[in-house]
Amino acid sequence: MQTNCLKQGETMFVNINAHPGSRPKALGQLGELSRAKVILSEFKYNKGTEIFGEAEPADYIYQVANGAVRTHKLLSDGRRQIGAFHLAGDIFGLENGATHRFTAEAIVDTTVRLMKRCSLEHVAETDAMVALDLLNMTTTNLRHAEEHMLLLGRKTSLERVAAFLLEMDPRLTAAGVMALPMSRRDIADYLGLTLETVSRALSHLHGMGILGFLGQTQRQIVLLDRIRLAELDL
Amino acid sequence: MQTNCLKQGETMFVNINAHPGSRPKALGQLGELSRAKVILSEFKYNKGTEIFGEAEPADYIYQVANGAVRTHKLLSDGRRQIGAFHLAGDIFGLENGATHRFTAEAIVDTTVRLMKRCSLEHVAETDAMVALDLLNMTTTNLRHAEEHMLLLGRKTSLERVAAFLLEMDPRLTAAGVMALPMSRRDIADYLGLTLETVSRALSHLHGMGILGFLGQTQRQIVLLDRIRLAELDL
DNA sequence: TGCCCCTCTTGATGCAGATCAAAGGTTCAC
DNA sequence: GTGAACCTTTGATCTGCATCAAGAGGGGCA
Repeated sequence: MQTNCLKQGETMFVNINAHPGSRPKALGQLGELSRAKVILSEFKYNKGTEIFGEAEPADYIYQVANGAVRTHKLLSDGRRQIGAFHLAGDIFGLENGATHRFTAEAIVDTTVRLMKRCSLEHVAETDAMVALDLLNMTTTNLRHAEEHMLLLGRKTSLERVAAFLLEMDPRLTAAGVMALPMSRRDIADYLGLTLETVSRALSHLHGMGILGFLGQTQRQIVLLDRIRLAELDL
Repeated sequence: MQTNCLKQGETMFVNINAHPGSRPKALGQLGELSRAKVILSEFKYNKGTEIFGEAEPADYIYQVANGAVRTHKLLSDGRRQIGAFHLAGDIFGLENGATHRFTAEAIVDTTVRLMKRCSLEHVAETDAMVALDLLNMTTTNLRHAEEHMLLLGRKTSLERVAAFLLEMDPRLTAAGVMALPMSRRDIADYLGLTLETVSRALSHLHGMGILGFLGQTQRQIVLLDRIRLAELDL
């Protein structure tokens, strides 16, 4: 792989926006990779901004410190498929090859931690434990992608939306309320539907008494009957 | 992970059907994993038979010696999504966890090479090179799954069939003829369509002069215009 | 040779979800 | 504070693919 990465100007990503005192904690939070001692800093992205683009060189790997990130692919005519949503603690942008396979954007104002990819790679070449950590993370991504292929290829719109809610529930629900950071369009592009169909499915679940909306924005959802919701997702 | 795998009866998979003299060659062909010296044998599966089932313990990893394999997931009502087709040389059934995430079946009479998973795992724990080999293979699978999510979520039926032909072309075409081992139903379940829609798309491409059928079975295809075919797959 | 089964194609019809459209609510820039 | 842009819902209509249906090879086997 590339070995010249240390030459690149890494000062452009100096941590200027990190919260005071957050650095030591950050070091302990790059998950299992913490045993690989590598360069780490923080960076902040405003809502809607691009973190990296598809086919760009993958010089860093990222972890969401707070906020939310979507990764997507585009067809030449603009059709979009979101591959995953990344929430606090998630690692994304981990590539084995030299370039990113997705575009990553901040869904809301988001702080990420950065790690030099090549330094990690170098460690992995000699440290089997680090290599196994990378393997575990990649396997987690693969498992998710495999489940999502089944959803995209064979599930109905209601099943997809039910599956989405069940996937987000443990990740986003706090104090009984699920606060979705993403728009209906994002959900639609994740589930291979249109935003209207997502909206109708949510209204339908609301009508069935399976969920309730809180506040005005329709992005605060309360799951009232997880049992029936799970029955809708075959 | 599990460490008791050496206790399990591995004699049940003794190589009885391997071609004489094929063993030494086989050992040199488990791709990059050849450096990990592990148990290896061959086994033959008849057309349509199951090689392993979803959620079964993953005691072995497999390589297609000859033939073709499909891996799929099922919904409770029988809807099927094929995740990948595996052809000669391909490795499948590689899991990081303890169980298989797909069911694998032989599409035609197929010979596979087997390798004890746990012995490999043991090697990977200490040998970073082997661990990186596993990472590379898993990444290859992930990349494929990511591309397939885009296809399943956002492409039209004609685009899907075009993409399928372009994917199989370099793998199956010999002497200008692509000999598909799988049925229209298999293709449909891979592409998230019905077999009728796949048949219509192929007929349409035939009518456009982009492909021709050879013989009677409709599984021998000649690609006549790869340029226009590629233009159909956005 | 002839029959059955399996695969594939093709046509007719149906429907889930896409598209088109409109209106109310929220957020943000100025 | 006001207007513009965006987000979401809901209704009407359209359409691509699914479903239902029929029939034509082809291959295996008695």
